[in-house]
Amino acid sequence: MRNHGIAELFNEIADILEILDENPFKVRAYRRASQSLNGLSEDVALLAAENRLTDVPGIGKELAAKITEIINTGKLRYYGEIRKKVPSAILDMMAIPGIGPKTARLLYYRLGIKNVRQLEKEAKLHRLSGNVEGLKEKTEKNIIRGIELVKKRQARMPLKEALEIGEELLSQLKRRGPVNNISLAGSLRRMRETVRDIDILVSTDDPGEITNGFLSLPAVKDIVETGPTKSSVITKDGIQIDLRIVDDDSFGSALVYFTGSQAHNIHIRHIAKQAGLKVNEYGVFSDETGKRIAGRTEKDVYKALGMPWLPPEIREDRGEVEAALGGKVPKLVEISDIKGDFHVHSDWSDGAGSIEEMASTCARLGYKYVFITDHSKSLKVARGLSEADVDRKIDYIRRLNKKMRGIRILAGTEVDIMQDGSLDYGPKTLKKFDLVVAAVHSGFRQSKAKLTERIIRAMESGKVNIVAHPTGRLMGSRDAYDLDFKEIFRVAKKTNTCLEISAFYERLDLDDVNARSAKEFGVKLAIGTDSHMPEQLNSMRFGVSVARRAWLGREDILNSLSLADLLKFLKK
DNA sequence: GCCGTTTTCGGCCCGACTGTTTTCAGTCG
Repeated sequence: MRNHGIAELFNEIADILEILDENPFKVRAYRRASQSLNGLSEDVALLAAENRLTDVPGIGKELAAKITEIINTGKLRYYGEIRKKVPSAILDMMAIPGIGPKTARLLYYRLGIKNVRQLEKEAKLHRLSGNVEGLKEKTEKNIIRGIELVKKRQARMPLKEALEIGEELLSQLKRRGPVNNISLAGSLRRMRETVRDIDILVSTDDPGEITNGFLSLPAVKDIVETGPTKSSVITKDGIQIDLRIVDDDSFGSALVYFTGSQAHNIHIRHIAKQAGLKVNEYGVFSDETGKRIAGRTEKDVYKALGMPWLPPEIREDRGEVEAALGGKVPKLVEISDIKGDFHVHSDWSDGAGSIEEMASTCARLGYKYVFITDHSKSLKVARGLSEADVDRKIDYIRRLNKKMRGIRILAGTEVDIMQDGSLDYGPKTLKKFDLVVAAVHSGFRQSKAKLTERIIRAMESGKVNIVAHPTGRLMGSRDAYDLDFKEIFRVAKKTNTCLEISAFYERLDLDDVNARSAKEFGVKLAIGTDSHMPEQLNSMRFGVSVARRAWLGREDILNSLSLADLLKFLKK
């Protein structure tokens, strides 16, 4: 899939055009196209081959031609031309927070700064200030801080970590002042798989007290900016927290604005404009009278624009605005729809909890069933079960069920898909399980064709119910391996095999884009937590958030079936 | 560079905070 690479290139072109002081709307056109490509579930090469590139929002004739050139030749002449005009140092300096194109140019051309290291040195020696207009001591300090931030900037946080920090901050803030409404916002509220910073929105009668409370939170290390309605801090862990304060009448519109995404905001503001309305964080206003006609709740705001309320998870400008205007917003799956977990390990293999502990935790979560899917024999590092172990374990589970109340334990396996695409247990053994989850745990570096073939062979065996974490990625440590998704989805549909959405926080695999594409092929998704201890069973919500971001409803999710319907499904 | 039941040309979301300014440009989200 080249979408991501081309998206990055377009984004860099936007940076370069900014430095060249090009038309800002042209810059935005490139950024918008970049975002659009990132959210695309189809390979651009395929779209190009079918002449459908201009169907993608934000891609017109010019950009379609550029994408085609990249696909055909592997490069882009236009990029080569403009890239030559901009020294690398300027692009590097622009990556520092607080330094934009204007400042970077000033530093390079007027002050002769040739790299970031020199910039830091000169700033610390106060040799930047006083030499040109508009650059004094404060700016030097900001540059030094910006460089520090870049040096220790963490990769984007996993959603799970950000959500835990965010929810803790909310409860602390509530204790520090008179909060009327409070919510997380930004990409965290949209449940993106990783998050750069944490956004919090508050409505209050006493903004000063809330601001002071915020700035004096124990986690705060550095105040980036603070004003009557907006403050930003950096925590001791180097995470940026943004707080925005409005009054109650604006809480809904501020929440829409602050939740974004930016592309979503631009789109709905455009819709508003056509209707003679203006949308900002304070409300929806009539152009004619200047009067506020909505703002208190999100629902009011969307209603004023002729739309139903939209779940935050799909506010990415990937068709949700059009769907809303057409009255076709999908009913998304909810955590309460989930009746069980398909992917749970026990201490029979590499889990830390006993089958009883895992099952009773599932019962407490309100589940009706749980599949214990320990590893298969070849995965020695995970103490995979031999055929003899399998018999003992299944027998043990059958007996355990007589004691358990309210939940049914089923015997499954996470069987290895071997390097040649065969399965780690023979058909006779596999037949003994209530459910077979299959996964790749070795040979990640094989070619795209080979990996695709392995998974397809596993699905075509007729023994596999679910393919677990299909792309093998571990966020922050291992990239997804490339697969021919179209072929995988086609065969999954044909063989009635489900694909997993792993709720495990480092995996979230399939991701939102691929899961949405799978649905379009008619494939059912199964959400599994891949839990290795009881506490991890809680992470189902992250799998559900991926499903929601993929526009999936309960009918698309295997775990929303009742036990009886599920058993019927598995028999087929 | 994109886009169009106002338009194929002339628009393009909107506002907060900072620093260095006597009224605003730059940056960010």
